[in-house]
Amino acid sequence: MKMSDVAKLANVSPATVSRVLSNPELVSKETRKKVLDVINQVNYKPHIVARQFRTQETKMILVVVPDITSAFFSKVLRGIEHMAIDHGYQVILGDTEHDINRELEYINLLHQKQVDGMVLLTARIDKEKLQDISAHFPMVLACEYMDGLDVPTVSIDNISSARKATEHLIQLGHKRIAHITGPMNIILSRDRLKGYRQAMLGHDIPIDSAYIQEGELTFESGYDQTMKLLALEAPPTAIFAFNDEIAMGAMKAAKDSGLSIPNELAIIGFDNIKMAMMVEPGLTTIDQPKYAIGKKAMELLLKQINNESIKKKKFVLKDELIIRQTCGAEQQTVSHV
Amino acid sequence: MKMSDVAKLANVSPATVSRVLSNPELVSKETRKKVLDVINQVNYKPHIVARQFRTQETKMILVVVPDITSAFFSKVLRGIEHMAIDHGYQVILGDTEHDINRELEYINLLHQKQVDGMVLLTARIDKEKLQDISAHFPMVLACEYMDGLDVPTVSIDNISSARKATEHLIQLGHKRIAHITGPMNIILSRDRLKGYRQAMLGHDIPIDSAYIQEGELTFESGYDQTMKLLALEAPPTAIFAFNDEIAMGAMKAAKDSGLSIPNELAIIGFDNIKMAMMVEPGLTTIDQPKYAIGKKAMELLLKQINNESIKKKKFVLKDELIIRQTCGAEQQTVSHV
DNA sequence: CTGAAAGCGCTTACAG
DNA sequence: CTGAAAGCGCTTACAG
Repeated sequence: MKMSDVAKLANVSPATVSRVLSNPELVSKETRKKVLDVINQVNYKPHIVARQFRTQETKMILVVVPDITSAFFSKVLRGIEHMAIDHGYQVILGDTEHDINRELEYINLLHQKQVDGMVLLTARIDKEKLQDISAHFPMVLACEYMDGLDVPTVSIDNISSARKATEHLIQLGHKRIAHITGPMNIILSRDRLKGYRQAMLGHDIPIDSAYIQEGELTFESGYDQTMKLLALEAPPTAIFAFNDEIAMGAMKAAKDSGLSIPNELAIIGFDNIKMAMMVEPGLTTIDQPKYAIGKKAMELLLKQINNESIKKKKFVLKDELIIRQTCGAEQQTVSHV
Repeated sequence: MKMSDVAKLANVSPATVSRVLSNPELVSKETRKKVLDVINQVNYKPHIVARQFRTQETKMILVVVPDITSAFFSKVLRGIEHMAIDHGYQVILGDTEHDINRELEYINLLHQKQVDGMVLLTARIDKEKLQDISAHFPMVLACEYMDGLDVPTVSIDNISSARKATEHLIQLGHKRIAHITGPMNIILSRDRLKGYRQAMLGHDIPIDSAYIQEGELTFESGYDQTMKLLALEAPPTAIFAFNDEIAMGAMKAAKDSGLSIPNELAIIGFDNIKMAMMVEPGLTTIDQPKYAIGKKAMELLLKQINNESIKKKKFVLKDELIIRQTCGAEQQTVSHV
């Protein structure tokens, strides 16, 4: 059943059927009713690919995620998704599993006009390429921020958040503070490390390079790196972990080593994934406004797709220090200025 | 830049360019080289929507998920995704957030030919409708199983797994065993409740209806339901939770009530999400082969898309009882027959 | 091995 | 307010 069949049954032209579907206000009430009756009767569904082909837009957007199983990204995705659906867009998920080649493959979908735009939640490809793509297609970078990159971006200020996390430990009297970073080819890892450094130096605490351990973004890695740290001659009394999952690995390592948290080892995470409140003791962490980041990113993407001008390109949303039990501070919430 | 432009530059017909791209073996070596050179030189990318329109297939499949933030489903998704990509298919994600209307909307993508097939990881719509769709479009139901439904299905045997989980508690000497179920409009909830009943009755343990609490599929709900159970005059000594997230809520409730796990309250979960091994004490649970379920489901979908016959429609994969610390049994792994 | 031509199912500028 | 007609960019059956 195609449009011309419906047209015949309703005694109108295909053009009219098309209008009833896409611009009903252009059609008289009676004609509209006549056509709609036929459509309902035969349960006609327009062939969307034909429409996409004709209008040269797919009403689909691509979201490139480094790890779909991550609790953090799935929340950002929700924000993107809701905004997308509200505006008639479908979301295609591109899970790269941290593989730059798969990232490139997904970006191909833009070139092939399979999607109208793209939200990157990760960017391993280099700045120039990114810039080039952004010049030709609607695109937004979310969660990460690249200095000097002329692409619309939504994220928190990771450096300042990391500084704040570290300072929280300093304020609680810690000096031997370790940092378990993520892989250094991820911008976020470098940013959070910067924040850690700033906090330490800002308080005249020398940084012991043995206290900086590069790990993977996993629970297991958090466990392993912590075990290494605890085996040092002068083990740290506190750990700032790149994210909550790593922090939980650190918690497990502490427990397995017979150390009580927070008394013998304080731990702070990053992201505030749901699990952070479930573990025992509750994990102190930096909350990212995950859903809001997703929404804002999609909003910026829609503007580009609709050729609206974007005055501001860099959006920095607020984080929040969530104090639970793993650092020993009294429980409260401190908002970020 | 379109195909005809490439054709002109290479001094061939558009048909030949098309062949070079889709059926290179039909083109002579020299012509092929000539065309490929031009393609590379001008960085031509075919317009995929045009191709989709012409060939009437999109090379996209839809996966309908009830909750994209769930650790369980994201693993199943990975399995689907890998299988899909290996066969040249893209995955569109339909997150219903347990809303039957959004489920129906996504199913519309099939009718509109926007996708070549669909994997349902949830089915709230009724059996007849499901059957009807399956008769017209490639479709697979995964994770859930509907009795008497003539649609390819991949899942574990939830009833027997739930029975096994309950029996694990019985074997450890428990008689006052509670079950926190999921919402009763979800098939899986009903199945697992059935398994619980079978185990109890099979061991001549009377079922106290107060011991069966219906909750939502969340940590919070697990917490609340457990608090209710613990407030009973004769509180249960063990809880079988519908899934791990609920079980972790139960753990938290036990701790907040000053009960030690497993000595004063034993808890068993379901799914074996990653978090189950991270919590303290480690959560005893039923492992579902999440990745394998996803792969198998996609495999069945591909068969349908390619019009291969499916001899067997119901695939039941093996679960596994994972013994950790929350039930007090010695740690080991018992495979399911 | 290659080309000319038809056609996939819509939408929209144009004319009336 | 409505219709006739062109055309979006490919693929493929057919002919040579």
